[in-house]
Amino acid sequence: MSKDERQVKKITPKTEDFSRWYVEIVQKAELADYTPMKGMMVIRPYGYAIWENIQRLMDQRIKATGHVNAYFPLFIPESFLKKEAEHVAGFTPEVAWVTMGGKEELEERLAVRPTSEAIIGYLYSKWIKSWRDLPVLINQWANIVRWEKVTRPFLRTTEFLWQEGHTCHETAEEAEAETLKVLGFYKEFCETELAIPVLAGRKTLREKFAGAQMTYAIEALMSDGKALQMGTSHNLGQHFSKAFDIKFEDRNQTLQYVWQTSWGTTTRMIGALIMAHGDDSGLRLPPRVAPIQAVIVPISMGNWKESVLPKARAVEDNLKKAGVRVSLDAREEFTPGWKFSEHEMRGVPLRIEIGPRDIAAGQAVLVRRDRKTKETAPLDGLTVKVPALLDEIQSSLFQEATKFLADNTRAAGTYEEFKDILENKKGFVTSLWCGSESCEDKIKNETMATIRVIPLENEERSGRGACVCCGREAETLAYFARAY
RNA sequence: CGGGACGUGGCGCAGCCUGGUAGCGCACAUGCUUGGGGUGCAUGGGGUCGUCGGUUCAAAUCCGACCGUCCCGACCA
Repeated sequence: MSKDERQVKKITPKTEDFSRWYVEIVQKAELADYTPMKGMMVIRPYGYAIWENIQRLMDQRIKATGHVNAYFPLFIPESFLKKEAEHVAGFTPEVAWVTMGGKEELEERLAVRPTSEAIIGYLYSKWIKSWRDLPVLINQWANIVRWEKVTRPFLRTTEFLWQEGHTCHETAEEAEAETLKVLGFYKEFCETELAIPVLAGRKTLREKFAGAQMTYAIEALMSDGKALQMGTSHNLGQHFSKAFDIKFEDRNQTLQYVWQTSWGTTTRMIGALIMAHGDDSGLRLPPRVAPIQAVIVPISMGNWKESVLPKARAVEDNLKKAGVRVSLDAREEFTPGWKFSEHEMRGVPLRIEIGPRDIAAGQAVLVRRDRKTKETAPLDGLTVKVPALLDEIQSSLFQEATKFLADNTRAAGTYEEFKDILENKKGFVTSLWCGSESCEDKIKNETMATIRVIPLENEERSGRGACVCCGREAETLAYFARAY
């Protein structure tokens, strides 16, 4: 077997079978593993370290916008879930129930939270009395259970981790502003930290959250041409405050129901990182969320333990002091070539090779994971060079993904064009839409595509043409795609 | 829940058609060797063949039921 064949054998090429490629990366990069329960995965230390970085960076944004963290119960009494009619109808098909406590049958069964609006609504009704109590800006980091029929690691699992914000406001305008503010930092987060460009917009009524007045979302394009929802922000209006009796005395001494929002992002973002940036050698992690930003691989030759290793340790120490998440791979049981492949699979953004020849020349070989390009750099300049290179990799990944999104977003004026793009080119299709659910359904049935978002910034194009489906006067421009 | 495929050491598979008590590659362990793109050699450990039942002197192999997984559809962050 040639070396090339051996390399290829390691992973199914993305173009050959995208979902197999995806699952193989998840397992070979040790992000997650399957467990004995269908749809339940274990997030392994390396995958969890990515999540911790995401959490930290997202939490900063949540707090910077005035929110505080709290923790609410895992269980929700059935009667609570039932208070908001649309909410219970939307979530009942996927709720897991607790009916026994030890040997005792419970008087009222408890839902394992599929989302926490109901339990939090109850508590807000206890806590909020006056306009002086508003706004309430609370977030929680928690696990959620939804009994999904089809599951895939990170993208859709029975249990998953997320953050869910739940806020209460005095006025409808304030709630709407909050909803959009969160959508804004979600977008900024994805683009800055994950290097994934997203479309921000509102969902159609058909696609909105069960119980919301209006749902907004950010949508990204995966490299197989399918869209993935990366986060949602809901304006709940007074739906839940009326159901849970969350009232306050306003500035005019009259009783009012609060205006609420809720919003969330999940471990699904790890799946997005894989599908947006990965290649046939494995993951390509953006430096800002990579658990290991740079790995030092000493080239083990001759008396390398005496000649190379001490120098490599010194480089490691200096980079650590410079704030780089660096790791020295001094394992003796693997050859350098083996380590190169492994760290590529795990998506480590930068590899630093130091061998006898480099020591002699006072340099190191730097290899970028994103482009696999090599360059040499003086050893004593690494504390400046490495952080700069990491920044460059971060922005280069973002530019690459941005170009991909632009190249794969196409306008369709006729339904024939529309179907042709979805069938043969994939990606997003922008078209005018009349606003009717019948066209939305027809398109979904015939092309498997749904309206991912109605863009906020392009709404002024409304009404300037005919609906791509029925030909009637259009109401708005919409982004369509097949989605995960 | 409908259509299809598949369950054999940790992983990927062969063996099944034509029953005779399990094999290969990778991984793992030990030793030597090698080391700038998955080094090579030797030795070794590990499987009641998804479960239950039936046929048979004898079942991984034939028959039945059940369970589970994966892919394709409807539901979903």
